Amino acid sequence: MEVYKGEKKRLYLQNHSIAHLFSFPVEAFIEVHEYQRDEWMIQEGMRPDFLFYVMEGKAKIYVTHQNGKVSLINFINANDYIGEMELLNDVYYTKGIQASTKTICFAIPFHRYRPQLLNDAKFLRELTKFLSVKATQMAAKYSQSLAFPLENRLADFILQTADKGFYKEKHVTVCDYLGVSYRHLLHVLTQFCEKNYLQKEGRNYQIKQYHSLCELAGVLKNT
Amino acid sequence: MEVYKGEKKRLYLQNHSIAHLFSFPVEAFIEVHEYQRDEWMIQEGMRPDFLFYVMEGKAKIYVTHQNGKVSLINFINANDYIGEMELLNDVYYTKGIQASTKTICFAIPFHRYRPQLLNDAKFLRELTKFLSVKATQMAAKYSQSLAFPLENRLADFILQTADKGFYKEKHVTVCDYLGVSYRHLLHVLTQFCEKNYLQKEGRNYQIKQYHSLCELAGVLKNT
DNA sequence: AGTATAATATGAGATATCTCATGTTCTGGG
DNA sequence: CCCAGAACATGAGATATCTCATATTATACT
Repeated sequence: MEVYKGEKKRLYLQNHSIAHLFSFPVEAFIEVHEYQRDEWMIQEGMRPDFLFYVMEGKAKIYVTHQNGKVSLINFINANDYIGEMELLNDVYYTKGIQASTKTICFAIPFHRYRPQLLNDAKFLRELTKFLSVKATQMAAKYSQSLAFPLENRLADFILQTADKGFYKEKHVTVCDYLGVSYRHLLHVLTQFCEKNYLQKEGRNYQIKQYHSLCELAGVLKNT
Repeated sequence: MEVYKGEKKRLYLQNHSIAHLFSFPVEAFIEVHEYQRDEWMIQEGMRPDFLFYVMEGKAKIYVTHQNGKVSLINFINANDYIGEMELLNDVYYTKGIQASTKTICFAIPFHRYRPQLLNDAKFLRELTKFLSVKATQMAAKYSQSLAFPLENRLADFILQTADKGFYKEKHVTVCDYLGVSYRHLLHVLTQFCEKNYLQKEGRNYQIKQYHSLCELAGVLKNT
């Protein structure tokens, strides 16, 4: 993790202002943090001292269960907040956050700004929207995971993450995200290949029948 | 559904003020609604015109999937908001809300108050907390549902809903909530009885071994 | 280049959970 | 009091998914 200092910080702040997110000046004590791919931005169970706003990069939210299973709860992208749960709630089990690409974010220290943040309607309005989307997404994922087999959820995931017709996600990540075993994921992928929905190309899978996958994914959506 | 009028309304407003939730006067156009047990407060797919604040009663949030399965996404209790998603988001698939007891709530018309609400830090701060808890709960339920079999989740649910040592929930409701088939729920309940964790008393189940259930439920919690 | 570690792969048997079919027992309204 | 619909109950077979054991590649680091 690198904390930008001096000229580097000044330049970054100048080129990527977040003044529009707040109705009070937040520049004074703000920090700019850069994390490497695979670096842990927040350790599970350790309360952070900052509210983060992601400027560039991607990250993942993980939680570990007592039985050793790991769930990838969600992905984090540019313009998302991190640490908002801890800002709002005194008691909260902090999830682990891992950068999946180089990630640069603004870090707003709680001890300096908590009162202002919690009284700033502009900030709160945006945070409320962010949280409402988050809650809705989780509710959707939850109910879908119980109502549909992997076949449907995987089809949806493939369509969402495919890059120019190629699906290239790491199996292990997908297992944690969709909450199934490695073995079963491979099994369903093999089925997709047998049915010719996908075709294996080295380590990737090329989509051969969009409409079949769309059909499988389509049943997840409510009308 | 009954809309309180005249003296009844005046009295209710007087005895159950929600002025502390806002920093502007909201009384002028507020309504008081009373719903019967099992009545639909909001039809799935139909955007409501009000932000509701539940004063008394309980309700359930349902969503119907294309394959006909129904998910009971969550329970709503006193002091919860309903319709906040629609207040915040122009595009949102509205879930169905059904009262499970007589429910009385304040109904704040969007068209009168949306701008004030979205600029009121006091209101937004509380709503943000509400949403953060909601999002956290959903994330927990989601990851637990994938990481643990029904045995554990049911033990937790029984402990949470038991009333003086007796578990009395309706099977159908529980199926929708825990996302399993009726058949399987009965199967696991029978197992609990065979192991003597529970004992069937007519239509209810008496808890005989708290510690066993606690142990099963305990593994859901992260340390 | 050589080795440790991560990621990919595959088989086989065990479970958790579902579907469908069918029967019984409550419960509220006429 | 009777009946329809809701809620409860149970059996049997199918399927989705898991666990474990074991190979075979990549990848990164010395």
